[in-house]
Amino acid sequence: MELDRLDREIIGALVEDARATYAEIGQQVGLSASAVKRRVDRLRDTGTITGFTARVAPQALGWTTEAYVELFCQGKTKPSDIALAVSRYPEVVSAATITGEADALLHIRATDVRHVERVIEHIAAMPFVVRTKSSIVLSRLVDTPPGAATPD
Amino acid sequence: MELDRLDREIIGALVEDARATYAEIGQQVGLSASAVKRRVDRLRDTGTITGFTARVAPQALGWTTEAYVELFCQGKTKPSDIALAVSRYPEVVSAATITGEADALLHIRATDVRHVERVIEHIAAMPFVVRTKSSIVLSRLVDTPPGAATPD
DNA sequence: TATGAAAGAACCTGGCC
DNA sequence: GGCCAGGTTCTTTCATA
Repeated sequence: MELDRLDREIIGALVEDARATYAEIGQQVGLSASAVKRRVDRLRDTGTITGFTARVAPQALGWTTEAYVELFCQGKTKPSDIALAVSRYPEVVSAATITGEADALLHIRATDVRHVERVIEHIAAMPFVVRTKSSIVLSRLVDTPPGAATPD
Repeated sequence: MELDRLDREIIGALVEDARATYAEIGQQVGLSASAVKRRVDRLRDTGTITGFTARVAPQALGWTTEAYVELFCQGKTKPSDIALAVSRYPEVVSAATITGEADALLHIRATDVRHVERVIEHIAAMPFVVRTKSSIVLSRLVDTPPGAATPD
C-alpha cells in the first residue's frame, strides 16, 4: 500500500512510543486526534503496523547471553523444514536462510554459555543438519527497533 | 531487580499487546487495574520495560532486503570505535562483537541489493576495517520480538 | 509493602459535517 | 480531514491487610 509523509511520521511516532495519545501524535504531525486514529486504524488494517509491543531489557528477564549459529544442511533441505525445526526453541529469536557457504543463520538468546551450548547440541542433532558454526556475542553495539528509520 | 510470577505475566501480556488496558491485563493475571498500573510503572522505572513500540512490517516501509556482514578489523580496534562508526548508518539495525574469526557481525536492512552493496562499500572503506564477508538473506524464517518468552 | 475501590481527568471512538 | 458527544480508560487518592 501507498504511504505518504504523514503516514511515515505517524509510524515513526508510534515506533518511538506506542502509547503516545492520538492527540500528541496529531500535534507532532499536524493533524487532529481523530484523523490520526483513522490513519492508524488503516495502517493496522492494511498490515503496515502489525501490532504494539513492549520493549524489554533481555538481561532483566535472564537472557544474558546471545550467540549466532551458522547452519550447514543436507542438499535437499527445504527452508520450511528449518523453520519448523528451529521455531520449537524459544531460544531461537531469529532465523533466516542466507547466501554463502552456510545455509541458514540463527540468532539465539540464552541464560548463559552452557545454555547456548545445550541448544546448539539439540539443533546440531537434527537430521538435516550436517554441521554448525557458532559465535558467542561479546558485546552488543547496536540494536535498533525495526521501523525506526525510513528509507531515503 | 527481582521479578515475581505476576511481573512476568504482565510483561508477557504487554509484549503481546502493548496497548492492552490495565483492566484487561488485570483480568488475565488476577489483579485489579490499579495494581497492574503500579507494577507496570515500577517495571518502567527500574528499566525492565524500556518502552513501548509499534511492530512494523519492514517491507511496507520499503526495507525489502536484508544482509548479514562479518567485519574483520585491525588488531587494536575498540568495540566503541565500531559502534560509533556503524551507528551512523540507519541501515545497520544491529551490531555486535563476536567470538570466532570475525570481529563483529552487522545486520543490515536496505531497499534492494544495490543498496546493500552501497552500504557495505561505505563500511568496508572505514579505516579500521580490513575486510568484510557478507551474506544476503534469502528468506526470513523466524523473527520473535525480544521478551516474548521467559527462561526456564 | 502491596492491594482494591472510587472519582475526576484524560482519552478513545464513532457519527456527522 | 475536523468537530463534537458519549463511553471507556487512566491516574491519583484513600482505606485496608
